[in-house]
Amino acid sequence: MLPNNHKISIAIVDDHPIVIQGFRSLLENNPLYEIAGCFTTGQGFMTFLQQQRVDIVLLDITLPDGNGVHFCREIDELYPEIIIVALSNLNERSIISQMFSNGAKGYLLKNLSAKELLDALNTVLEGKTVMSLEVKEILQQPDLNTLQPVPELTKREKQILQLLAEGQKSAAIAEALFISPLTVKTHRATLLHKFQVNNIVTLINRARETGLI
Amino acid sequence: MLPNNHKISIAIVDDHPIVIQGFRSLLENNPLYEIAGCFTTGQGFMTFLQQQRVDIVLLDITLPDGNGVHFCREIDELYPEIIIVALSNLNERSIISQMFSNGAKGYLLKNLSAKELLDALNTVLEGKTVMSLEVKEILQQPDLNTLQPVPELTKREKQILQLLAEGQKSAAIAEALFISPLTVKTHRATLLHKFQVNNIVTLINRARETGLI
DNA sequence: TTAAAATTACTCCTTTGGGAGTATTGTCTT
DNA sequence: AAGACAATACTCCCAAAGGAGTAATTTTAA
Repeated sequence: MLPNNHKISIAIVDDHPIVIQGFRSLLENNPLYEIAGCFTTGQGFMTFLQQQRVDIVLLDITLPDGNGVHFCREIDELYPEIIIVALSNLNERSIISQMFSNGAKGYLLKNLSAKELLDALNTVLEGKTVMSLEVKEILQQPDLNTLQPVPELTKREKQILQLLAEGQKSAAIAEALFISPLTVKTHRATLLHKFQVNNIVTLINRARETGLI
Repeated sequence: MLPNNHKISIAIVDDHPIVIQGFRSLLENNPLYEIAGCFTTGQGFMTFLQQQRVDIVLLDITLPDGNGVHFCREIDELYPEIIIVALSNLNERSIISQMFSNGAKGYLLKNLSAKELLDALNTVLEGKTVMSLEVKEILQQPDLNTLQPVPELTKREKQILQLLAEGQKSAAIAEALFISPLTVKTHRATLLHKFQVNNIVTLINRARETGLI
C-alpha cells in the first residue's frame, strides 16, 4: 500500500528520551525505515506535521502536554493517511478502545521486544491492525461499564482535579486559586459529571486509570 | 577509584527491552563504557553476577519477578563494590529512601536525557551519589512517615480502608460487610485519627505512601 | 467580529462526612 | 479471672460534599 521505492518514514512521540533513543537505534539501522522526527510532546509533533508528513507515528499515551488519546484523534482527523500506533504501559480497557475508535491502527505495550515491534510495523503497513497479546486479551473481556469515553477536561478542571487528588478541600483550593469556594464547587460538580461518578475518590481513581493525573 | 586502563562495565536491568535498547545505544558507542549485560528480570541479573562482575548496574524498580528495592539490597549485600543506580518512573518518597538505604548510589527518573545519564555516571564513579532534580526535591520535603510512625491497623480497619480507597461510600461498605453504617463511621473516624488526617482522600494518599494499600 | 466555550459565581436543598463522646459485647492473652 | 483490645452501635452537632439549576463575564477560535 505504500511506495516501495523510498523508505517508510516514522515519527516517535514519547515523553521519555531514553525510550525514543531505544526506538531510534532499533529502526535507524533498518534499511526499510527512516526516523523523520522524535518528539517529547504532542504539540511538538502536531507543529512538525504542518510542514512535513510521516507514514507511521509511534504515539505514547502519557505525554506532558495532554494525553495521547486526544492527540490521536487530532492526528487522524487532520491527516487520516498517517498510521498511528499507540505505545503505552497503560492497559486500561477504556483507553485502548478509545485509541482505536480515535483512529489508531495499533496498540503496543512498551515491554515489547525488537522483533515484536518490527512485526507490528509490517502488519500495520499491510493495512491490518495490531496489538500486544495482553491488549488483545483485555479487549476480549466484555467490559460493559468502562465503555465511556475519556472525558476532555479544561485547563482549570485539570488544575482542580490535581488539587483534589492531593486531598485538598474546596475551601483550600479556592484560596489557592484566588476564586470563590462556590466556583470550586461548580468545577468539582463538572468533573463528577464528566466522569459519571458521584464522589471524589472514584473520580480520582477514574482519572488515574485514564492517565489524566 | 576505578582503574582507568579498562572500560567501565555496565549492566542494565529493566523490564522494557526498548528502554534497554535506548541505554545500550547511548552507551555502547562511548569509549569509556562497555555493556556487560542486559536483563529484563532481577533474577536473571543475580544469576549473571555469580559468574561475572560489573562496575555499575542501572536497576529498574518495576520488574516482573519482584521489585528493585529487594534486588538492590541483595546486590549490595553480596557485592558491595557494585555501584547501583536506580532507574524508575516511581517518585514515591518511601521507595526512594528505601533504595538509598539499601545501598543505591543514585536514583534517576526515566525521563532523563542522554547528557544527564552520562553526567550521573561520572558522578557515581567519583564516589558521590546522584539523583534527578525532582527526586532531590522529594527527599528534601520533611518525611511524614518518620515524624509520624506508620499506624497499626486492625483487620477490619484495613478492610474498610481498602473499600474506601475504591471509592465506596459508608452506606455501601456497611451493606457489603453486613454491619451498621454507624459502625463504618466509627472505623472511618478511627482511621482518620490514626493517620492524623481529616479527609478520606488524604487518608488514602498517606496509606498508599506507607504501602498500606 | 461573532459564536462557542471556559471561567466565574450564585441559590436552594439533600446527603454524606467529620469530631467527640459513650457503651456493650466478644476475644484474646497473661 | 482480669485486663486489653477489637468490633459493634449509638448520641448530638456542625461542616462539607453532592445535585440541579441560573447566569454574568471573559477567552478563544472560526
